[in-house]
Amino acid sequence: MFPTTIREVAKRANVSEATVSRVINKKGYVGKETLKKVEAAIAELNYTPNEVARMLFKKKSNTIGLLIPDITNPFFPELAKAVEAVAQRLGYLLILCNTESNPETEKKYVRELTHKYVDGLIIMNQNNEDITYDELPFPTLFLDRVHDKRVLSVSSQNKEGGRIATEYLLQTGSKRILHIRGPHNVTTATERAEGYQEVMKKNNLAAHVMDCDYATEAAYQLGKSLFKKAVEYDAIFAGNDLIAAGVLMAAKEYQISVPDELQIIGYDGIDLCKHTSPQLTTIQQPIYKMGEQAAILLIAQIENQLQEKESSSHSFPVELIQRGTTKPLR
Amino acid sequence: MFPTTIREVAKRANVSEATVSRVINKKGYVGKETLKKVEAAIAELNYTPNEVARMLFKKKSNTIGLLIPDITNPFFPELAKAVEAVAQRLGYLLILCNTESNPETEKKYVRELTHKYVDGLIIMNQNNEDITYDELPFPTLFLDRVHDKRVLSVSSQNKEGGRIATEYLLQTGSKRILHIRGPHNVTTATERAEGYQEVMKKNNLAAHVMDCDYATEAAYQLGKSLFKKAVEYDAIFAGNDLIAAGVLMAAKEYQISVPDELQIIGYDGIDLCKHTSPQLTTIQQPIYKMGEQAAILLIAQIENQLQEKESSSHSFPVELIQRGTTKPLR
DNA sequence: CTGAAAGCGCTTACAG
DNA sequence: CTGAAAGCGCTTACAG
Repeated sequence: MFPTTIREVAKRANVSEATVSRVINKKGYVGKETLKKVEAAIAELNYTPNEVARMLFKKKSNTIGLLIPDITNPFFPELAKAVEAVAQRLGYLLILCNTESNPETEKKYVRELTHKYVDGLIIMNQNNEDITYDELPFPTLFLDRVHDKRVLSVSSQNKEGGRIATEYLLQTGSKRILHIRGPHNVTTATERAEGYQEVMKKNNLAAHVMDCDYATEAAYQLGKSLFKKAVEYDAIFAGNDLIAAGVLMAAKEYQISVPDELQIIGYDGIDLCKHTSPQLTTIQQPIYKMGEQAAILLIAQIENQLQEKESSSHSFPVELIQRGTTKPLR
Repeated sequence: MFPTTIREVAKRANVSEATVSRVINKKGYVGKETLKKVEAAIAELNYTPNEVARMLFKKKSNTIGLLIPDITNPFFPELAKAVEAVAQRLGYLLILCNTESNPETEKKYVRELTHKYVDGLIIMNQNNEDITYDELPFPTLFLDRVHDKRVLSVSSQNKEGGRIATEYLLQTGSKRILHIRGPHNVTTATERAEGYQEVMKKNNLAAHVMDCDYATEAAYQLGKSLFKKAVEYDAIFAGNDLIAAGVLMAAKEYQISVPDELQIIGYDGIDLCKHTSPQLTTIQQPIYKMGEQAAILLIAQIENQLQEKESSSHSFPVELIQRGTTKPLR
């Protein structure tokens, strides 16, 4: 039932295990005749090498880990899909670890992965002061978050995204703009808020910021509490699409007309945006490209193919996708 | 940088490696004094055992694999989340493998996982004739799909779900009901279609079935081609929520009034249903419970705690959630 | 070009 | 109660 071992192949081919090893690794000299014998034996026995034994020796696993803060936020699976595609193409197995933003879980996963000799790790999680990622015995890369200039990271221009959204709302006539931002330990949430604040300040308008988790339900509740009284705002820039969708639900419940009385802009550009009604205007991140880039860079780093001088922070541009929750620009 | 080894601990505590091993495994006799010395050494060196070496010896990894056909279909992440929670609680690491329904990828993953000594595997994939899952050297469980009566499986009552949906549409006055079913190699899609057909037949109505992938975009295109001409149907029972959402988008584009002119019922009960407009009526599966049950059963099987007589097929009931895309029952 | 040997870090009979 | 030995399945210097 269990796979055959190198010993059986060696016996069958009448050579030493070392020779078989040379053949399967295509490494070192092997006589032409010997090669044939060994290949035949491998084929007959349908042999494939035991990865665990190889790992133990090489301290490598051909595996990369991906830490996901919340697998039910569609933004992350979309990113994971791209990472997976590249990893697979380049011969790496991807281990997805869903941490639910729980620092304990995260720590546990990192420890487990270390012991399993992952060759690299992509981290999409928010800050966790408990974990010092730079002491890990393998390369790491931060995706959708910049951790430290010296560590690899792939993200998009969040501050710029915040500016674009806010400016658009101003240009379409809104003045009382509320920003519902994501959690404070999420660096991208803070950057988006900075973009918003900068633009409001430049226009001498009062900034209004509220906090919310990246979840539709929380945003829906927040929205209801907001709309229960008179509506004080004529536009909302939401920290991500889930928040935007939740607020939109609440607005509809209170029969606030979107975008006429209230404009809404989301952030990320997940598939959900197309299914709300009206469809969500959003700041689109190049999600798939970011995931691909992350995998490519990490693997290059693992294989030491990264140029010393190659800049470590990769930041993609974002764009506003005008849909139904904002007024068209004229 | 790399973790300490058992040898260093042994040296530090002045005992043999075997003794240290006994301590960390809490197995065999260890003198009280010795125990203390060893524990102190472990603490001082911050030692944790190398999992790979253990794996090699034990041919176990404390890891279970989860094959996901499409990580961007929210149904699967919701399921995965539950599996993960239970696995973690019971001390197993979960490896998520996204196969994109590609048989080659699936095969590759299964081979890799086998070599990495996973202790068990949960399969959410559709049929793949290339892989004979019963020859694997570890327990397997099919989630959201029944493979074979003798193999563990967790699913919900799909045929019954098909019946419930169809009957509801009839009771609310529809007669020309179209069923847009999922792929033919997905057993649950076939079961749902059977439920539909059974009810239509019993009521002497003509069954109309069309095929579609489980994806909004494909359904949207299908919907458009359907609504371009006169609308022949007054209700659509969709194979899953993504199809329902896609069709709904198309219906809105053609200004077909839902549910007055056209009723729509989805299937699964993913979060998306609440965000469409009108909100989607759907057949709700107990997604989280199914995921939990799957993990519990598989791990029980791995640890040989399963009663011989315990039935291997677990099927959960489903229920119709009445929302905006169908008329209320009176 | 090929084999014998040692070792990756652990665990488990087997003695004592 | 504890240690020496062998082995999990592989790979890599080192001889020859």
